[in-house]
Amino acid sequence: MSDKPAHPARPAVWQRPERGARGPAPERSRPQITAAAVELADAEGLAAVSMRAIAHLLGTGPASLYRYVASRDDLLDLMADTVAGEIDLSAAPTGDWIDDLSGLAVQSKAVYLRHPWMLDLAAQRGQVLGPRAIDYLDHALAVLAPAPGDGRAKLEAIGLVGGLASLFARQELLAASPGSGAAPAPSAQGAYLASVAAEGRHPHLLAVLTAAGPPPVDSPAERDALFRKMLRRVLPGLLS
Amino acid sequence: MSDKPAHPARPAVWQRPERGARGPAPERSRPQITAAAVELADAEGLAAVSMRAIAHLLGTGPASLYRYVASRDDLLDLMADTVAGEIDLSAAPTGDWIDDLSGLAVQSKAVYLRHPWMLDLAAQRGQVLGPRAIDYLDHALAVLAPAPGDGRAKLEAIGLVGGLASLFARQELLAASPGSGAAPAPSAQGAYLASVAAEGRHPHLLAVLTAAGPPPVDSPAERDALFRKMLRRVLPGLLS
DNA sequence: TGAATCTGCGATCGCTATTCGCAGTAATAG
DNA sequence: CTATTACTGCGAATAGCGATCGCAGATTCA
Repeated sequence: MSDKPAHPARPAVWQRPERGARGPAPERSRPQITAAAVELADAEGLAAVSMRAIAHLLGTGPASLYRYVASRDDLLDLMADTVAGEIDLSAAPTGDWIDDLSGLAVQSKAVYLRHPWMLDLAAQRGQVLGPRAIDYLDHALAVLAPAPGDGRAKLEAIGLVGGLASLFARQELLAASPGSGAAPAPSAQGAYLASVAAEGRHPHLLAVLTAAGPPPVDSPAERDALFRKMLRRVLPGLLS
Repeated sequence: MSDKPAHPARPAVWQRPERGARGPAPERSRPQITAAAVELADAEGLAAVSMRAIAHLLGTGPASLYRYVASRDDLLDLMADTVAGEIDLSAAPTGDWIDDLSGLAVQSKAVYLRHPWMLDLAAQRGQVLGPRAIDYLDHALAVLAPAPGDGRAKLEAIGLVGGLASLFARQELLAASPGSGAAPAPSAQGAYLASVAAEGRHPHLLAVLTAAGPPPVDSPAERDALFRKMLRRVLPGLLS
């Protein structure tokens, strides 16, 4: 997935020290730079997160950032792990592993909704295993202690649940953003779709498009409940 | 999702004619250029698909490609729709919509496995609705004719099934590529993970990592069967 | 035949991530 | 207390990217 790792495989960001012992005190820090990058991504999308833009936001030059971070990819990893830290792991496992895991999934979905660029990021570089993600993983495994299945199956289940969170988040974002309700989406895609449907073939598609129901305004709570319901149906089958 | 659409919203590629009526006959075609791009992506990943590389492969200059395609994004759309055409829609609906839809899902997963860059692509630009994708959509809706639920629900179900296909494809690709079986993955991620697990906290993670079972060699057919099994469990609940 | 319109494409623009080297600063070693 | 070492900030430069411009030549239409 993603791209060619190509060359030598540098150690992960988290393994390199933030700074050495000698020399002047740094004027900035990894968390500060990461926060600026997250702010930029929240406001303008992942594509707007360029080293130049971040440096400008911090009032410095692009080259300075490389004292804190070896590459832009490192910075993306830091961003991913930072928002992973927004998930609350303080609740102790209740023994109902399906419910506990569903709670984590709902929180994951919320993170995706708060930071839509995380969808792009998760797709581009698989799962990023920083310290907060590892905390999450350990917590999820703790929650799954009473569940059947071996370790590998549990890890796969955790991954699938995260994927489902991203899928549902994507769907909620799509349903919210364009005019997909009564307004038949003035996008280029929508225009083409309408023209093709009107063209004669694709009768089923035409039927669905013309029968435009009322805009589907469920509350976020209803969305979460739907998500939980589906998880409750899938999870028992996954680990058995 | 993906990026800022920003400016004016050009009409989709499929709506613009491939060429005008006057002038010399073009030396190349959209399908030819798309094929070159797909070949490049299959061999070297999506990042290697640059206008320059494609042009070089075709023995021409980068600027020439813009006679056939308005932008690189157009080309990516063409690529996506091309491989969407690899899905066989010739089978008539049997009436068992769960089985029929599962068949489409298995084919989608196969496409992702054959063209892993499609995972990146699908994530970056949501669903691309070219002519082949529209054929797919209409066929899926035909398959869902006997299913309960209104049109919107069916469209959402189709989208979710596609997402599940991408999720499972990703998992299979990850399980195949690194040394995730007995070899504990010599990647930077793996090294960091091991070091953190050995550090004391994260007992559940440590337990799972040390209890490294035998490599999970299921055949592709078994994988498909597992995927179908899960679909058979989720789908009845989704449309009801 | 003349006008309109297309094609191929070299040259170029503005953007990107990243590297180099240097000047200045702080902690350490002797 | 000084010399060494290792660091920091960062201007300048490199290589690669997508995309545009404009021109020469070809084709079609009126």
